[in-house]
Amino acid sequence: MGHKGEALRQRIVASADQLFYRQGYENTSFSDIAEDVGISRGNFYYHFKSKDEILCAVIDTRLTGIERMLDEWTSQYTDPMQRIVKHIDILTSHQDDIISHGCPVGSLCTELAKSHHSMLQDATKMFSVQRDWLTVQLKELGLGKEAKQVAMHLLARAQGIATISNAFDDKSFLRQEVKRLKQWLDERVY
Amino acid sequence: MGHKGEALRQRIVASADQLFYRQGYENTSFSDIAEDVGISRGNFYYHFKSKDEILCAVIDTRLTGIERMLDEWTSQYTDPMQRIVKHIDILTSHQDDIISHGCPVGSLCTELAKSHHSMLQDATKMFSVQRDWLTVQLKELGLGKEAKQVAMHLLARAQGIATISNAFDDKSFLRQEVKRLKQWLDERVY
DNA sequence: GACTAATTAGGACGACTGTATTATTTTATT
DNA sequence: AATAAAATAATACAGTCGTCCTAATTAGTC
Repeated sequence: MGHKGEALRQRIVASADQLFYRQGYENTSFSDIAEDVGISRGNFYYHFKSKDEILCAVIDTRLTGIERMLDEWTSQYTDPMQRIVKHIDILTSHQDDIISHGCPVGSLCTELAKSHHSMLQDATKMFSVQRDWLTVQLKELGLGKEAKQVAMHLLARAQGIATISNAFDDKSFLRQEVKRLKQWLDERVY
Repeated sequence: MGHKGEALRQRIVASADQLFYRQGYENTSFSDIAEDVGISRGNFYYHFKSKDEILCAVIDTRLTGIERMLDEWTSQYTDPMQRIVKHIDILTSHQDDIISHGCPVGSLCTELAKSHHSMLQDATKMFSVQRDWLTVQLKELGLGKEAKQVAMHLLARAQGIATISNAFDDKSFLRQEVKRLKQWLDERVY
């Protein structure tokens, strides 16, 4: 029984993840991924029987990555405010990628929504996980029933920043808006 | 000299406009457009020699549509605040389309950025026109050098609302965020 | 009505796509 | 070392894509 294939499988998912982010899902072919990994298309098909299947694997990988990131922040910081600021700082820490390719979650959801792809709901879970985590932090800060709404608001703010700074290829706008968002958070949540 | 072809040309652009919005640019083929218009692919190619060419025509059409809309509001309302509110209200007046297909400008820019398409800058002009118009209104409201930044901020807010409400298929979130945005405008610009 | 230009239709071309099947090589187990 | 399983490669297939070419039809002009 060869467990060697598992390593290659992960390499394939990692390549697909990057390519989907940089070129989009539909615009990335089996050949693109196979070439990037350095294997043949036939071998590729041994590990993933369809394109939907690898998209599913990519979404799962991204999802667990997001969850691991959030868990890390939860254990690393005790102040909910610090945690939320850390979340906002994703925009600046990934600014170059966002300028070039937008938000990996938002752009994928936008694409899947247009192609009426059945996996849109799975992709949206990448948002839901963040929303729920932010909601917990906001409730710890004293917010009540409106915590979830504010969490959604934070997601939307980040999305807008990513989309616009990507379209305009404008890094200074991204930084300026991040500052504005933190400022709003300070005023809104005391 | 037959000027009859001009009418068909506009029908083609109108169909392409809708299809690009609902399915995305790359995911819409010549056959899709031709079938929607009710003509043959050969005839189609007579009016547009390449796919880039029709994309250019669609962007131009959308651009003049946006400019006409803004001009109308400029002449229809004297209060800059009313004008800006009218702009924000695009989100609610087009809410069903936005829920289903996102923002026509933002989603196109996102797609063109991913495919590294040369026409991304032309598409971004659909944003610039709105930004400049909003800047004028904000300056009339008394804002100075920061007017342009606030205008960009408004665009980003609208983009975030469109992207998130599209991904979540959540109309109530859209309406709620529009209300929040107007509220922010009232507090920010006295 | 004849003639020319504008317009439409139809089909052919090579390239690429996702999918599928088969053959070959490598790995693991006995 | 022999054998079975896993993994990799190579290729074929039907479909679609953007593009291009050619024939047929329509419309406008003298």
